Amino acid sequence: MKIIVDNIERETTCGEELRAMRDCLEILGGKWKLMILRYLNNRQHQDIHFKKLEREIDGMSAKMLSKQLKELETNLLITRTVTDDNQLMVFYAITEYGKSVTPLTENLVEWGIKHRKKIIEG
Amino acid sequence: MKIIVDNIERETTCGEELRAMRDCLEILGGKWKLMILRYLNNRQHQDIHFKKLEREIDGMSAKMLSKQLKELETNLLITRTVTDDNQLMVFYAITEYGKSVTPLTENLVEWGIKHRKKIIEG
DNA sequence: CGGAATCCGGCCCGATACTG
DNA sequence: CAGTATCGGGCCGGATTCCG
Repeated sequence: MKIIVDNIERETTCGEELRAMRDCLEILGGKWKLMILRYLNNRQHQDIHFKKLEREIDGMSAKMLSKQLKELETNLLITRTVTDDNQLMVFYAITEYGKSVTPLTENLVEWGIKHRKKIIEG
Repeated sequence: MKIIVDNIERETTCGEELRAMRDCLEILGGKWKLMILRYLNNRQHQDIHFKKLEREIDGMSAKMLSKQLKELETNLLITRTVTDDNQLMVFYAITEYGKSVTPLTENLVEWGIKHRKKIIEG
């Protein structure tokens, strides 16, 4: 929700294309979103709950995890499912729409790898 | 330079693909880089100096402009040319390599536009 | 003109403690 | 277990000032 508001405020100062790019960068950017998305994408058949994510994604605090998950859910990239038989559990999973983001990043990955070589080798 | 060091430090915690994506996000991300790149890309035949950029890109301070330009130059996306006949002037221009970034972003623009519609319309 | 230096508010984000 | 509340350090980034 916040993301959308932020970007609508920007509409006066930049064109549609630039705004769209910034939407993408906000959704993919940040410290953890890509890592979470990759983690969930590689474990579609497993039940992943909050604590499991917190434990297995190196160095991320519960606070940040919660925040990132909320933003990913707002953008329809993951689902949040609460169960409470005996013990409260909340499961997260990547959506079909979320999976559609992955191929989008392949060009970027390719460019990023070449770029690193270019910069390092001069 | 800073960017490269930052990313090399990350190598232990993430794979090559994730690192490449983060390289991209750092290079394209931030508040102003895309706008500067677009501005220079659309004015390849003109002489663009520092003050002109500061004046014409809405709301950006000299400090940020300087910082962004330095990072773009480090990444070989723009050139910096100093002249001093009578009055000091520094001209900036997009490189061929810099131009190669533009098509890279087209998928993102397309996705960003569709995504905005999807989120707003539900 | 093209910056660098300084000051400073704000938010990002980690650590810790607490709630349901 | 799944978060939220609070505190606090650090860095991002704006405003202003100064220098060559």
